[in-house]
Amino acid sequence: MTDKGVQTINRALDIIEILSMERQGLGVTEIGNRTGLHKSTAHRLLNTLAERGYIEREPQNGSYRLGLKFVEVSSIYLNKIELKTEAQPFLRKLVETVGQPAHLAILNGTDAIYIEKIEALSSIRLYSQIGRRIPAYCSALGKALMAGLNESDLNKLADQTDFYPYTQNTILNKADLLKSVDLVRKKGYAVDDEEHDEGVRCIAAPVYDYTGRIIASVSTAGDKKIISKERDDEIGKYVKEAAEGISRRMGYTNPVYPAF
Amino acid sequence: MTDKGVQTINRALDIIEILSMERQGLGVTEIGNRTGLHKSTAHRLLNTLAERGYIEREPQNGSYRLGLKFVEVSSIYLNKIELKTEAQPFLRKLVETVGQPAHLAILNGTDAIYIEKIEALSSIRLYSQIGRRIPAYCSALGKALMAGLNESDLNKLADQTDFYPYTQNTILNKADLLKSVDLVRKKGYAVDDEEHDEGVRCIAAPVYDYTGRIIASVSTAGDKKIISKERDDEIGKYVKEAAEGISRRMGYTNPVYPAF
DNA sequence: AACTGTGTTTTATTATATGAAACACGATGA
DNA sequence: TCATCGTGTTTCATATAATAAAACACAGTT
Repeated sequence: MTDKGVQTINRALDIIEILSMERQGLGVTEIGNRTGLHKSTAHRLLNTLAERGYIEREPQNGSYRLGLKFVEVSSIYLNKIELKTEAQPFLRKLVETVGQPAHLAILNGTDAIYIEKIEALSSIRLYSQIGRRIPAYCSALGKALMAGLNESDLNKLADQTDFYPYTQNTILNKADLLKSVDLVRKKGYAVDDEEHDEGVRCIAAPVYDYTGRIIASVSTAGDKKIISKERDDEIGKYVKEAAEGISRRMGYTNPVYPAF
Repeated sequence: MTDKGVQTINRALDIIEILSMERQGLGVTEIGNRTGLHKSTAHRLLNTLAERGYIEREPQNGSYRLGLKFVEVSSIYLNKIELKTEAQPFLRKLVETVGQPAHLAILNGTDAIYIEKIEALSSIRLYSQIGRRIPAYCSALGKALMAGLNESDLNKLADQTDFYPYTQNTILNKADLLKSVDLVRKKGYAVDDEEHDEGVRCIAAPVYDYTGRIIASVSTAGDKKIISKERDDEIGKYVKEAAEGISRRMGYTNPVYPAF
């Protein structure tokens, strides 16, 4: 066996990830075909995962789909994150103040991953969902996170970034991205100026922990008529207040916020 | 090997579930001790799970914790459920109408599991969280789900139920539970009259699919001063409207709702 | 009635996972 | 400063668990 980890676990995770991409369940033979496994092998792996609730078998047609155990484990995990717990009241206040949904995200590779979202009423449908990823280069949350990286890590991340023009405003090269990150450091907040979704603008600020490192970012997001250019500084102030409040709860002691 | 499924998968899931219960990470040796595995075995399983993002290693102290991949898989899964997608606008409307959080849940064993929660502003902190389970016998969501079971399944579920007195109002025996389910069938909606949390009342109604079976339930929940006894019929009407709307979206064709 | 494809079970085989041993390293105490 | 201890990591001989080929059961189709 080569040094590629435990084969059986990788096979099981292959099955899980294939099923996670399907709206309908898949049968044993189909799962076997897609994973390159013999159907009897797939069958035994499926049954073990089903026994534990990570996969469910539909009695009607015998197909397999993901089980609720993932939702449970995810929920348990998310609700044990101190950051998320401490952030709740500040995010709620931000929603009340700006009237738009608020988010909390952390950096993962070249993406930001939403770990909390507080909805607002009567707001437009947004891309954000807990658990979802958004590329760092074209999101306010991501750029706020990038602003906290040292130059070496920042350059490395920019080099790994695949630029894709989601809109006419999307940043498409490293130089522009670094300029944008520099602007975040100057203003203390990041802006997504319809860079990911037409008509949607976002404003984000970084969250620090007790070591002074940026561990997350907070944002408000909504229709460009509400999160308008003219209100950037005003809304930026609210977002920074929320982010600073969370930072202090996470042990941030530097009297200066943000620490750019 | 006995017929207990694939040992390696069970071992990996044991590790995952142990880590999901910890706020802090755990070290290799500690994980080995708690799972009965040799530390070198635990090490290899951990590394494979880490390689795939289901577990993360904290560089500072080398301990392991759950990774974001669970949140991602869970999110992908939840957002592929047609039921949840179709329910969104009805739940939002329910929140606007009643002013309290709205929930969607499905039955799993003797519990109801929340698969969607739409928050309201300025509402009290509730027990409900996406992914969390609540015993069916002492929740409106659960009783609405139970009301859709045939007598055989209903009796079986009641027999399997461990009754625990969460509050002075909690149902504590099978006879009272069956009476309560009967009342749900009469009124068309279920009530949690502070049966799980002091001061919190909930009202729920069943969601049917195209086969006419109950597949989920919808509820509103909040402070007993707002979800007061006097408003049961009024709020019950709103909840039934939301649940019926979702049912229709799921292909429910029976002109009579609910179909008790 | 025959055929086809899927799901399930059995079991001989062997490839993989295991764990014992050894090593590296950091923390601790004498 | 050095010895000890406990943890994390790696190696590798081997036991055993996982595999997949074969066979069977079953439902749907022609």
